[in-house]
Amino acid sequence: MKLAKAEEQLMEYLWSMEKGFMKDILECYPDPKPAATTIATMLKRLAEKGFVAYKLFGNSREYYPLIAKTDYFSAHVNGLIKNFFNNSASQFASFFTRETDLSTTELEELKKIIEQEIKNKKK
Amino acid sequence: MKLAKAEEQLMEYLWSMEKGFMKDILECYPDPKPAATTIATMLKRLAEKGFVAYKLFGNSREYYPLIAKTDYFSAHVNGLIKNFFNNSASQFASFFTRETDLSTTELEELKKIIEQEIKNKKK
DNA sequence: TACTTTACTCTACAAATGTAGAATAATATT
DNA sequence: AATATTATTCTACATTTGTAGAGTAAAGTA
Repeated sequence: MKLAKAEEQLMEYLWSMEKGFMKDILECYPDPKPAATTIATMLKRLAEKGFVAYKLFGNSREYYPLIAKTDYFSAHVNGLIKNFFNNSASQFASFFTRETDLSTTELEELKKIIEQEIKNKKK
Repeated sequence: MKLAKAEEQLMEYLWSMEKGFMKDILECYPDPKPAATTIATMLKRLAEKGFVAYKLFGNSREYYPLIAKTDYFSAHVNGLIKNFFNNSASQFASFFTRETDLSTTELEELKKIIEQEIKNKKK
């Protein structure tokens, strides 16, 4: 299921934190932060939708994602990307390298991976 | 502004078509297609939001996006990707090559792009 | 010209979303 | 124990979204 904007935003925070208490999640938001109850409501809804679960620590909960970010990515963002870049991986790649300002080291690494991939294809 | 799910979907169609009449856009949808008036409503809202505009042809309109897909992408999807891949090019590369079964030709092209990027970085 | 089709707008409404106060329950502090 | 703090739920409500019928105007056609 595709999440709504604010829900996706919350998930992004949770994905990058791996796990966290409601308070921690709230901390991620830029000022002016939403009310704690707002986050609570969203977490409840996300739990109903099966996107998050939690572990009890006393009376409070440590939330964690039930859906891996890469799965969500594959299901929802990937198609968007392919569409955006006309299904051309190279177009996406050039966009990505341009946008993410990779270091020379990382670019070299990336190049190696691709060379490897080409070798794999050939045999 | 981040669009809602269905609106984004419509924009995806429009972006891939470059431009199109309402009818054409409707055609893109898989069965069961939504009612034409549904699309009309969304186009109206998207026009209000400044995402699309149209050229009149007689009494009908040829819609086109006002926002380039790459701009929308940069603003909304890019951060998500960076988050997803921890900004790591190698993670990105392995995911991407796995997901999109690239042809050797495309891989070669990709390699060239990266080499170019490395050159750019150096000077 | 009367009738049909086409294209769009207006109105409507249910569902989902975004937001948060008030209430409650559990825990900690004095 | 009495009070303050914290964590969560319940309730509420405005807004946005998704969806489409009914109405209207323009263009095509019999």
